[in-house]
Amino acid sequence: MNTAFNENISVDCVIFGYDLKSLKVLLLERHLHKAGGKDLIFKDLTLPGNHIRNNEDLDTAAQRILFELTGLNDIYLEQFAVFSDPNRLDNPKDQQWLAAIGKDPQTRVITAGYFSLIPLEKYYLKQNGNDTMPDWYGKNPRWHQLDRIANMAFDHARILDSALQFLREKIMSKPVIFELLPEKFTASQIQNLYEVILGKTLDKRNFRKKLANLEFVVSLNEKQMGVAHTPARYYMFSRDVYERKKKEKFTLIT
Amino acid sequence: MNTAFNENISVDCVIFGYDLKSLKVLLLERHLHKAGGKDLIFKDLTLPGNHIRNNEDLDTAAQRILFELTGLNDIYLEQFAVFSDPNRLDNPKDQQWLAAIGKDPQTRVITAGYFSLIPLEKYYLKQNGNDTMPDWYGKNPRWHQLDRIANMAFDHARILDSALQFLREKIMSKPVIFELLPEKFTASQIQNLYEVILGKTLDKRNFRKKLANLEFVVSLNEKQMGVAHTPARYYMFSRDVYERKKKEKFTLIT
DNA sequence: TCAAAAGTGTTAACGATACACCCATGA
DNA sequence: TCATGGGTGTATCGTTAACACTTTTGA
Repeated sequence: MNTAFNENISVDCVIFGYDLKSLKVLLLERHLHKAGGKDLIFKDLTLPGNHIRNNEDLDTAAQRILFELTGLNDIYLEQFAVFSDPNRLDNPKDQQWLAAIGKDPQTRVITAGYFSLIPLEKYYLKQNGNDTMPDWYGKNPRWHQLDRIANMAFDHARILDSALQFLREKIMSKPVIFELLPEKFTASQIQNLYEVILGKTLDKRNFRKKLANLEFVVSLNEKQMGVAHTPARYYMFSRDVYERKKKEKFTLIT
Repeated sequence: MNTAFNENISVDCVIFGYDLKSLKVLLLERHLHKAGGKDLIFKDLTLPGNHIRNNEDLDTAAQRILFELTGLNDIYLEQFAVFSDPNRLDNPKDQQWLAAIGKDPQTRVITAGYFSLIPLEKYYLKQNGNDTMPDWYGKNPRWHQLDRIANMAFDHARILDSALQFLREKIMSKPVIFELLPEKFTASQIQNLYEVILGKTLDKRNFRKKLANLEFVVSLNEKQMGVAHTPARYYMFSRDVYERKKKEKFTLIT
């Protein structure tokens, strides 16, 4: 056992972010140039991913990749599926690309899909702080709005799809929604987040009634400032209270 | 790409069965004998599993293994987790065994856990029919009652545990419970099945009220015969009706 | 003074829970 | 006639769903 990359196994990360308006996903660019020259043959988008090392488990590999990409390491991260179609890399574009970067296009690769939730504010902070973001080796990582993504590499469109499905189910039973929100958030912000994830609107009064009934969402004595309307009250998620109550039935909507 | 086994990737199947009394799991025996001789060094239990072939995806591999073991191929089967601890095969016993069967004990292997539900009656039928069961290469496949299993190989105890957890969650939201039952079953049989899976008792009247409210559990005009008490009515699951209603909230208990 | 979003309560229907006795059958 | 398990109803309570207007603020 050693630290070499395992050629048969990779992880790909679907990193969701929320900017208090819409749901985003972090993608890299893949460029294929003519050999030796700078002429672009094609350009498309990929999920951040890489092969695992022989001495790390899948979770560790996903954490490493996330850290290398964002500099963050205390982030919600979970495996949601494995993609093992023997033909998943067989597109001509992908075969061409694998050959160009010096891999054997015939090698069988299965990949574990990881999904990760990060509050955008935290990521921006990091990015503008002293330790600047690595550019992921020139691949131009950028947030993309979910409904405006075209042209993805490999089977990454499918992986992204599957992650979104997983997210939709997950928020119905576990309090992961808070991983996408800043520490302090308003009732409208969390409602909007549900709405953009699920693609449907919710009743404001009923939503707030349920919110008020969750002991682990604590309302702060603090309000918005400088907004051109009634300032909204802030709430925060208390993991302590949540763990204490071991609330199995968690749901803000039905 | 070819049909060779991939040395880095395996699947292990947790096959649950229900005999109308208790929950069982199908396990194989692993025997390690002294080289050349017949002296037994140790004997323990494993999940049925094997390496995948380079030209099959994980689902196909799991299906193949299930078929080889039981002769059944229209059975509920689903991946529930991946086990990727780099040290998962590092137990001295397991290392010894790997060496004895001619594998490199250092090779990194991750395994996908599959869980499968089969009604025991179907399996018995098959077993007693004309085409008898393969003995899975002399490994003596047998049903083991869940609370009486000791001494499992590799990390298989953990995999089994994880499968049971998955089953418990799954039956709360998807109609997989019926995969464990014969086509016709009584209200008590399905209630007992819930009880043995969840390890708690349920209220008979409330349970039957909910059962009666599920349109996709249809009551038949047929009753038990030859039992020493009021004969019970039979029910069956209608997948057609279920699909039509796309019942998202499926739960017989809360 | 206007635009924008915050905040708030009631009713009706449904689902969940708790709980105990009589009935039909074969042995 | 007995042992076994089948079958049934009601009352209480909490949850869900539908629905519209007033308030606060900055521009």
